[in-house]
Amino acid sequence: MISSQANLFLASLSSKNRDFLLERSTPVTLPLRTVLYNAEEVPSHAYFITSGIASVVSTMSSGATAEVGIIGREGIAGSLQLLGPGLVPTHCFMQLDGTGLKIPFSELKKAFRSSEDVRDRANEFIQEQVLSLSQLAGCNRFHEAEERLARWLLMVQDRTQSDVLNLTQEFLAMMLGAQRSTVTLVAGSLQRSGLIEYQRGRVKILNRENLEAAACDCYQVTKHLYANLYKQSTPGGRK
Amino acid sequence: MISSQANLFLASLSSKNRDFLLERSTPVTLPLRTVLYNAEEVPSHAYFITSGIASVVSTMSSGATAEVGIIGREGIAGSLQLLGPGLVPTHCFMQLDGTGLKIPFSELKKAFRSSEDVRDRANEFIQEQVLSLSQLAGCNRFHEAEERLARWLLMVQDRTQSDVLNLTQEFLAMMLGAQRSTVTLVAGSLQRSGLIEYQRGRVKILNRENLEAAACDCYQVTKHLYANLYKQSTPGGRK
DNA sequence: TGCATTATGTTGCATATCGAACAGACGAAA
DNA sequence: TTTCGTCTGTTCGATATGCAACATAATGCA
Repeated sequence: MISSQANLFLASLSSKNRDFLLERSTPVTLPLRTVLYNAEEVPSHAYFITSGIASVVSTMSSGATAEVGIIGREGIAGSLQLLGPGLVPTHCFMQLDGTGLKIPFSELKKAFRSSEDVRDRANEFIQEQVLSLSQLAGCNRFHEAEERLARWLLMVQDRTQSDVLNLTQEFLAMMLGAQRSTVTLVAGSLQRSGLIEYQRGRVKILNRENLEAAACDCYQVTKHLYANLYKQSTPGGRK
Repeated sequence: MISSQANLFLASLSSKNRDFLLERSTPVTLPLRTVLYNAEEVPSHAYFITSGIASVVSTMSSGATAEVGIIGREGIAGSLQLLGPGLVPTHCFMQLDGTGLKIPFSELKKAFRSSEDVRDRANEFIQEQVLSLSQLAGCNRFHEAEERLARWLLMVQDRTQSDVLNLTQEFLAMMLGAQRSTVTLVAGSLQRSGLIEYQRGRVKILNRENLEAAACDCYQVTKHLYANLYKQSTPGGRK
């Protein structure tokens, strides 16, 4: 049984609205690589993530990929589609396995349209995604692989609270939009500096403080956006 | 006098809602470099662009800049701030001078909150911005300066209908997130191929078709997003 | 235990772009 | 016309990363 507080978006709603959505949702496990939506498709379901992490990924025609969004238990996979009929050019899948609540997209959309509370909170989440993306778009352009890797690990850790992450270098390369050999290089550098430790698909963060110093400023920017999410709402749904 | 149809967002609204917003708006000229909003500030006004182009720009702590959004007469500068209390990390200014309608941000927000029509259309515009950004974030990472320059010129031309653009290489460098000398290189290449022609702050597009071929696929993706904007609404405000 | 699979290490060359500097060219203002 | 500021051309070394190939090491399955 998943707590109704496990997803921060749901937790930020009034109990009435939360119950409305919960009644229409089904708890699901979300194993690694589960696809939450595909590019250019109207999703059948949206997902309230309750554990694990989903990645929103942009794929170029060359096949190169880069992460452009990250969703943990604070959010909803499939929220961008609420805004309009535009076809989303990204896809979204589980990057670290976890759990969630699955709701028919049409039901979520109905709530989004009819409830101001649902809409306000969903818009807040969408805004956080968009503003982070604005920052990360620049980050992808200017910052070096090592800084980006550090930033990325920190962002993931913030959303899992775990200091051990199951991630291969191959996978990290896809997230960072880099070659796998580049990841080997920069991850090796971080390891030699004692900031992380890794082995075959397992990364452990050893020194968070120094890792933050090794990351680009984009980490701080997105961290604040993340930290302030739902802050104005009434936690626990007291409203 | 600016036609009420000059801004496509306003044109997509019902006449009642359009009038509501027009009554609260002031026509303004928007000279080159006019700042429409700053980073981390709640804007005092939003702007419905009626001519010219605004750029949404991300600035890194190093001072490096890259464009992460572009707004022509289809849109609203200051729409992201409607979604929530998050502090927008980008700033926005006129990249080609033009005109617009200036409205107190609080008035626009009021309409956004109270009118479903306003909200739906604004959300559509926001979605177009976000989905384009998702694509361009990857573009910034993977595509070379020449492709990006071609894409960028095309995107600007789509929003101005003019084949002569007043832009210096220095400025293009800021938009593309590149060195000015790199822009000289790739612009020279495009000129030698007969796709563009330029001289001291003036770029002329000579061969649109071949320029599209020189641009990365991101152009097509964002073009479709742009072309389909407000398509489902009732143009002219018949609704 | 052995074997296949997968993850990581490493190397080497190619290259786009950076970063900085300087020179020339154009145009507006005096 | 002269001057000055701005825009553009060009060079050149430095470098992060791409791209490809192969070697090694760890894991899990048969």
